[in-house]
Amino acid sequence: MAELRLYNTLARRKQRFEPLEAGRAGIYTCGPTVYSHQHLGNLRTYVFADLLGRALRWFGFQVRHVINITDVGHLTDDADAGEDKMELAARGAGLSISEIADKWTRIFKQDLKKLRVLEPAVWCKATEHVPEQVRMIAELEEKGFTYRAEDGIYFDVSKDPNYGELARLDLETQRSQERIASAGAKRHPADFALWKFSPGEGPRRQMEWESPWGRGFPGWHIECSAMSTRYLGSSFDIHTGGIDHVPVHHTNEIAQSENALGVRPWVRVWMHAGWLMLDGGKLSKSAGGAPTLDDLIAAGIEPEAFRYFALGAHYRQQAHLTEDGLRRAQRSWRRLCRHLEVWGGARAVPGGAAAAPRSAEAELCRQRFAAALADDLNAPRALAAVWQTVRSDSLADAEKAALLTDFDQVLGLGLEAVVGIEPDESSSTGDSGPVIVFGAEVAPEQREGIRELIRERESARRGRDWQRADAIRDRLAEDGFALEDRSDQTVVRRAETGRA
RNA sequence: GGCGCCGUAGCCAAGUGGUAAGGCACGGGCCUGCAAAGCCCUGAUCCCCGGUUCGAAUCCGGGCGGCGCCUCCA
Repeated sequence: MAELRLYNTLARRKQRFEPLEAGRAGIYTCGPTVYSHQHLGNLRTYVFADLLGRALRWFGFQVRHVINITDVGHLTDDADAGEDKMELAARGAGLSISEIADKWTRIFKQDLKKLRVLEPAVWCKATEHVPEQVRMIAELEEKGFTYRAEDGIYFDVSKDPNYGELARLDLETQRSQERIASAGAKRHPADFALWKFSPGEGPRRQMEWESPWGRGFPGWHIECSAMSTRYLGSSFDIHTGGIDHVPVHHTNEIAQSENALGVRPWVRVWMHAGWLMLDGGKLSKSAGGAPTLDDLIAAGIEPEAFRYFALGAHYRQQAHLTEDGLRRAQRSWRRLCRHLEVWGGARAVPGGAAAAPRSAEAELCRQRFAAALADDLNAPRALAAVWQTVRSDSLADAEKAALLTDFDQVLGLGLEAVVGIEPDESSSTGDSGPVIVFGAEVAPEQREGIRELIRERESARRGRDWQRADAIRDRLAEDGFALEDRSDQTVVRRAETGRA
């Protein structure tokens, strides 16, 4: 098996993955702030994290994946000023903060499910871990890394000689620029809030807690430090997130954690997904128009097709979301499904694919796939290996089916799950053969009607009444179903939508 | 202003020193009653210029072009 190498942002190069504990991998993924919909750019990042988890499992690691939900407190401005996004969203919708959080958390999880992102071992919410956060802040205070300002408790970056290592920050430059920017309560522009005091005046916050420093709420970064520690220990293997988190969020997480916990490195491997661009511009919530998964579904693009699209570019690359690109991904993905559908029968062959000895060619295919994955999760290359498997001359169909099913453990494209094969049990003679419906479900009564039409057409074809046969085919096409006459049966599937 | 990324066939996209993976589209063919699906065949010397090297898409320098970060963001 190939040696797994991962690109570590900390080292700025690929490194062999060596877990703290042999055979096990702990992953922490920065989750969303649940004040609105997650757009496709956000989702790409979770597809990446899922690819990582699946790949590690495929390589034999026992994976413990933790994803957090930020349901409180961070501000619209990283100068630790501005408004709280959750409070803002709640007020705008006329709901309580927990209602807002619940709503968007639910939708987020549904999206992940549609994208076949595996359920993590732990989902953790910031609001349910305030004591842990307070404890960590107290630890930092005790060790002298904090100071009290007018509006909160801050982390003093000057106390940490390693501050900014992840992002290669130059604190001097930041300070010099500070003269231009607004000063604020912080001693250094990179200092960040650990605990913010509730404002003495104005509307009272919905979410606030008592603490040794008075009533208030935790800073944004501390939650990830506190929760990852609770669920993965004081040091763990891999931390993932979007590329944007490098200079601020992750940099601050490291500063807090390493100094509070006294470990270094706190996290061994930092992995970051690149941006997904739209029309040459970044997808951004504030700008609006950032498409969601439901937008795609409404446009006839399956979530799995988006997943295929996401896997089509390396996770660290900036990718561009276009209608054409999505349609192309959709076609490719559907073809893979179709291949497996056709080969599916081969697995029923006596002995089965699992029992069959693996040919040298099959072994080569698997090695190509493994090598691609092992090289920093090179999914585009892995997909190339998939297609080389599909087009192979020497592999038996059963072998291909077995290989693709295996590969799909990592790709998560649901290659076989989307296919439903229904024998036409109502036909006593079995003349019309099985009816296969591709993709979305079809109402039972409609299903029977389709079977009836196919039987009718079959007898027309036997009588060489092509006109009638074609008329039936046209009629089904109008209803959105496409026919395929195979040698032994007629297959019906939902016609592909859009241009595909 | 500072930092960084990218520029590979019509499109998307791997490859980062040894003579260019893969997908989609196009064209041709096979199969089919006709279709559909499937199968086969077909295409690039890697933005430009210079350098290093036996050898570069891959390293270095200089251009041109596109984009991102430096404020919240996945």
